[in-house]
Parts: sequence; structure tokens; C-alpha cells
Amino acid sequence: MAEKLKGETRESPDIARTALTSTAEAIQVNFNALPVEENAPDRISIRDVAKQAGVSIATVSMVLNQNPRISRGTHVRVQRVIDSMGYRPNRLAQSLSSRYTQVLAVILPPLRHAFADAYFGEILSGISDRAGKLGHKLLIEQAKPQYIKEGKHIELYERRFVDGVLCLGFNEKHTFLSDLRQYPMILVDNRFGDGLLDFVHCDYRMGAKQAMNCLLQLGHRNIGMIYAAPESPTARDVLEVYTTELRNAGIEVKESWLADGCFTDEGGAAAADLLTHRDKDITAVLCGNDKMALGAIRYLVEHGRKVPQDISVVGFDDIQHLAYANPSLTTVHLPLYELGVAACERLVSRIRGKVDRVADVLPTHLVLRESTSIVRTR
Amino acid sequence: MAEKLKGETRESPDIARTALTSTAEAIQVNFNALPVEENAPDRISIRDVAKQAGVSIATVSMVLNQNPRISRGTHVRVQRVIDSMGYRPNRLAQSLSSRYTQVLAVILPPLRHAFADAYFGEILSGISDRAGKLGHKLLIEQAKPQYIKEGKHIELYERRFVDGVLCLGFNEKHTFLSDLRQYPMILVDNRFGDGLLDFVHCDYRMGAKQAMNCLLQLGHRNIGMIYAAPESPTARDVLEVYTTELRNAGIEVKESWLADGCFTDEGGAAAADLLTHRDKDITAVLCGNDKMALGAIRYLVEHGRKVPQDISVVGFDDIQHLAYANPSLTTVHLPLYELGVAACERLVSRIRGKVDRVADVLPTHLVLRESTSIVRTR
DNA sequence: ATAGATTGTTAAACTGATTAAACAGTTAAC
DNA sequence: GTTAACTGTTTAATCAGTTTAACAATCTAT
Repeated sequence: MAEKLKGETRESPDIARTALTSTAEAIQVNFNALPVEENAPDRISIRDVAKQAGVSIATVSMVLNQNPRISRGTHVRVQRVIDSMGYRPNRLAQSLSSRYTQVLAVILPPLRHAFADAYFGEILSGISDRAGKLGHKLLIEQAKPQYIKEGKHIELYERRFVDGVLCLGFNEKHTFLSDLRQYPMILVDNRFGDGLLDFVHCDYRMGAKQAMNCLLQLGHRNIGMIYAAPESPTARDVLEVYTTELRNAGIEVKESWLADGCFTDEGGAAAADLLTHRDKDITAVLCGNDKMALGAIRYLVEHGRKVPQDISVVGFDDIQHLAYANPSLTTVHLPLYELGVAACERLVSRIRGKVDRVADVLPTHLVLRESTSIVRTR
Repeated sequence: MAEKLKGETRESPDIARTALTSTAEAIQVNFNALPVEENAPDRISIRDVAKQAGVSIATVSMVLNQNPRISRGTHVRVQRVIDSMGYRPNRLAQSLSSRYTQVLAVILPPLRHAFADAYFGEILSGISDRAGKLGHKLLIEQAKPQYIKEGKHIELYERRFVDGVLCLGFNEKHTFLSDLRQYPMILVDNRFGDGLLDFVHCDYRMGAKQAMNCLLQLGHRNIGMIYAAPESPTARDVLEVYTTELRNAGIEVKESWLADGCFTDEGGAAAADLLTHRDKDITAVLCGNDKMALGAIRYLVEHGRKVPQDISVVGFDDIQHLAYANPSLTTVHLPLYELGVAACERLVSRIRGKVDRVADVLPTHLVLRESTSIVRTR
């Protein structure tokens, strides 16, 4: 782009004009003062390269895109010019004509600390790494109510900001997701009941089974559960397996063993409060995520119950630095980084039309640490 | 790029042509079968709107951009057509001709958990909120060595991905930053010694003064410091004020009172180990950030030293959920969210040419909690 | 009545790439 | 010795907007 040049060629005649006409000078002068681009580096376009290399712009474009119809010799010759001129194709122009933007969006829920969240962060890491390798950029958005109301999520596609979208931390209650059904989109770590949305999620059933297995093997029979977001299919998976596994062990779940912890630290503490007051015999608690598990442990310890001696706690997620917690947390490891990688990978495949339905489930495993122990015999 | 797709469109006609020589029908049929975009919603362009409204595309464009030269009547009439057709301008085309992309990039350091970091997260929240309000999108990048080596950070501007860049978590050692000097860029929460880069940072000198004031008033005289990244000007600010304040109180800093904690939890623990072994008389420790403070507290508690009874600890940052820690952390509150807001605001001003140098410093304040107490008299 | 200024709209150039179709120049086949 | 096929390159259309300069219509002043 030759803004600089344009600015100059435009400027001089105008100044001349205002000087002569002697009316509205101030306006004209001001108007011209603004677009003066101090330091716009002269952009090199494909035309400049073509001229320099003595070929047509089509040839340069084909060299750029490794089109096999270009001969070896021409390729080398043009590439040399490209390198020597330091030419970099304008990707706005590329995207405008080529159908692809090479940009993906990640949409996060409107939580105050969504950007500082260990769970999202780990997934994002995976997404970011893979997107980089696949030559895609990442746009980050937060789905605030206003944002959805204004249809900004649809604009993402319609105005050609992105080729596809990854949705983190949403569930069936977030109906705006179905607005995106017709576009490449992947629901990350959840699924929609109607099966109409592409998704990639961790195997929460497997994880729940592993956790329950552990607790049952340690002799626990009165096992509470701090769940969250029962409108989320994956969260329901855990609840269901929890119930089933207890029943298989000949234990009937009591209503009083369940409490909602809202996925937060404080919620976990409050839920632990509720559970321990409703049923003094609970010797173990399965938590829907690590944050709630930590909150529960904090509450329990602060109220004189030793973990794991008095009560065992199992989490879900395996958030990184919690290995240092005291006691360190026994938890179901969710492959969140890999989840991000897979989601990104699949989304790009969808965009390129290589697959037309994505429904992946990634295996989990239990990490046995200090917050669980064999049940205390009374 | 779309190797697969491209491959297909090229391949099929070739096959058809070699199979049936004289009939062009096969070619036509195949050719037409491929580009059938399953779900490509017929994009509405400015031309469609112009036709429908019975005006030229220039007029539609001017209505879109609220150009005052369009009469009230025409504006209303065209706007009605725009709304009824659900037209949304293609922003690739807009950006291609209008000089602005309305996209900003945030570059994070290549730390493994940069995306899950409370410090970055808080700043990012501020940036994201303000960017949204200013009508800008956010691109997130991590400055891995390879990324810099390939000049991707420069490509961000040269290929017109963004109008400006916000750099978080970097310091003078990151020389690649000077590559961006000629473009709109803001260094967030740090500055460059040479004063050539725009920046917005917290007032670390003020914060350090507040922290030292607190500890000295509580009677502490043997005050250690767990610092990090001495190559960072703002980190040096803290070190300097720490020294100055002690000296002003008639205390000479000992070499053994200083330890590098690398800004991490584990580093903080290791540094606490070092400090307490090198000088048993230390009764307080000032930490360069909350993570190190937490690590230090963890180490101290695990090794039988009570906080704050035996030793006081002050942090820096005021990371959100640490208010719940036990003991809760006395710390210097950095206005990180506001920092993000300010940085974004300033960057956009720079891009629009409204300012040509940014150098803002935001005030801090001390949050007194449980990890500090009056010095124990022996 | 006519020149000059004002206002609102449009034609056309421009942004910087991709790509289908056309077109030369060789080579192989009949 | 044509005709046909293949190669490699270019022409020209296209993507979807913005913006300048031109223009017609109306209003004002002489």
C-alpha cells in the first residue's frame, strides 16, 4: 500500500487550493493534517515483486502457493526476488480472494476470571500450540450476554473474521451455540444432547469410574459428591457413573450425599459444609473439579477434620500446581492440553472439509496422591 | 492452506478429460459438482444492498461509515434495506481498503502456563473488555523462540494481521521488542531503559515503598527480599526502593538477605530455604510477586516456622483467590485489570495517531492481611 | 439571468491478492 | 506434416469494500 504516496499526492493540490480560494482554509488544513502518516513503511506488493522479477503477478502468486504448474527455474528465480525484497503477502487480500482467513476464534464463558483459569488455560495452551503449527491465528472472545445479544458470535463468521470457532466451558443451557450449527464449530469438553454439534471431550464416565473404583477399593461406602452444572452432559456423566457404581457395590445413594459446588473454590467449601452437616458418616467425597475439591479440603481442615485420615477427597481435572497442595490432591487427570490440540486439529479438518462430523472422546486416568486413604474403621 | 480441496478441484477435471476426450459435458458436470458449497450461505455484498436500495455502492458505503455527506433521507432508506437484508460488511474487504484491521495482538512470553496465569489473566481481562468496547478484536500469541526467529511478530504488522500489539511479561532482555519500535506497540507493566518503547506499568516504586513502610512500622529490621528478573526495570525499582528504604531507616542491606525466586511458587520456596539458612535473624520477607510469597510461606510452614508469628511475608500483585489462602497474604495491590484497560486504550490512541508517546504509571496500594505482624521481641 | 457556491450522489480507481481460462511454445503420435 | 497433448505463463475476472474526483441539482448573490 502506498498510503504515504497517496497522502502526499493528495495533500499538495489541496493545500494549493485552500491557499488560493481563501475560504474554509481551516477546515481543509485540519482535514489534511490528520492523514499524514509519519512512518508508514512503503509496503511491497505482489506487483512490485512481479515487476522486479519480470513475470506476471499470477506467476508470483503461484510461486507463493507452491503451484506445481510453475517450473523449477521460475520458482527459484521468483523466490529469490521475494526474499531479496523481503516481500510478505498481505493476508487481507489473500483471505479476501481465497475463501480462508486462517484464523480461529476461542469463545470463553463470561466468567470474571476466565482468562486466569487453570482449566481453560491448559486447553488454550493446547489449542494455541496446534493452531500455530497449522498456520492459524487465534482470536479470543468472551460470550458476555451483550455480545450474544448483538449477534457478535455470528458476525465472527459472517464478517469473515474467522474460519471456525472453539467453544470452551459451555453446556446445553447456552442456547446461542445452536446459532453456530451451520458453521465450523467445536464444542470443547462437552456435548449437546441433540448430537447436532461437533464436540471433543474428556471421557468423564471413565474418569468417574476410575475415581469411584479407587474410593470403593479403599473401603469407602458412604461417599458424597460435590457436583456442578447438572445441565452439562459431561457433568451428568459423572453423576450417573457415581450412582451406578455405588449401586453396583450394593449401596443406595442418599439424596443428602449430593451438593452443588458451582465449580468454584468457595462453592466447594460450602458444599462440604452442607454434606458434613447432613450426614456425619460420609468418609469420602468425589468432586466435579479440583477447585471444588480444594475448597472442600480447606473447609474440612479448617473445621477440624483431617484429610485424608477422617475423610478422603478426590478431584477432577488435575490442575498443574495443585500437586504442591497440602495434602496433595488425588484426582482424575483430564488430558486438557491434548484436548485443546485435538479440538484445534479437528476444527481445521472440518474447515477444510476433510471430516463432516467430529465426536471425539479422550481417555482419562487417576492420579493417586495424598488426599485419599483407606477408610478409617470405627 | 486447502491442499485437499485444491487437489480435488484440480484432479477431477483432469480425470474426466483424459477419460472422455470429445465431450466437454463430463468436464462441466464434474467441475460444477465440486464447488457446490454444501452450506455456504449466500453472502450478501454491498452490491446487493445497493441494487435493492436503488443507489450506488458508494452511497451504501457512506451510510455504513456514517459519512455526513449522505442526506438524512437516504441514510434512513438505505439503513432500512441493510437491516432487512441482514447485511454485514465483509471486514476483510473493509480492512483491505481502509488501512485499519481493528485487531490488536497480545504477545505473551513462552512460559508453559502463560494462559493459566493469574497475573496475565487479570491484565488480559482488562485488555479484552476495553478492546471489545473500542470495537477491536484480540489475537493471542506466544513469543516462542521459533516464533521470533521466523519474524512472526513482524509479520503481525507487515501482513496486516493487526494494527497494534500489547506485550506482556517481557523485559529488556527480550531484544526482539525493538523490532517493533516503528509500529504501534505498548510494553505492558514494564519499560525499556532506553525510553524508546511506549509503556504502561504499575508504580512498583510506590508499591515497594508501601510494603517496606508496613514492615518497618511493624518493627522489622532484618528484612529479606525474594526478587526475580533483575533485568526487568520494574523489578529493579522494587529492589532499589527496598535498599533505599532500609538505608533510610539506618539499616544496611546484607547480601545474604537477597535471593532470586524466578517469579515461581517453587522458586519462592527455594529462596525462602536459602534466606532462612543464610540468616536466622530474618523476621520478614518482601517478595516480588504473590506466587513466590506463597511458595515461601508454604516452605516456611512446612519447616516449622509460623507465619506471621515467626516471620512476616509480603507479596506483590494481589492475585484474586489468594485472599483465601491460609494465612491470607498481605500484599501490594497492583491494578492489573486497570492496567490492561489503560494499555489497550492507549494503544488504540496511538494507532489513531492521537498520541505519539505513551508512558503511564498506575498507582498501587497495600492490602494488609494475615501474613504480616509486629516483629516478635526475642 | 447568470455565475458561484453548496449539497448529495455516483463513476471509477484502488486496496492486494487468487484463479479460471486463454495462449504460446514444445513434444509426441499418427 | 498435421493434429493432439502437454507445459508453463499470462490475461483478465473476481473477492468486497473505501475514497477521490466528477457531476447534476439546488440555492444564493450579483
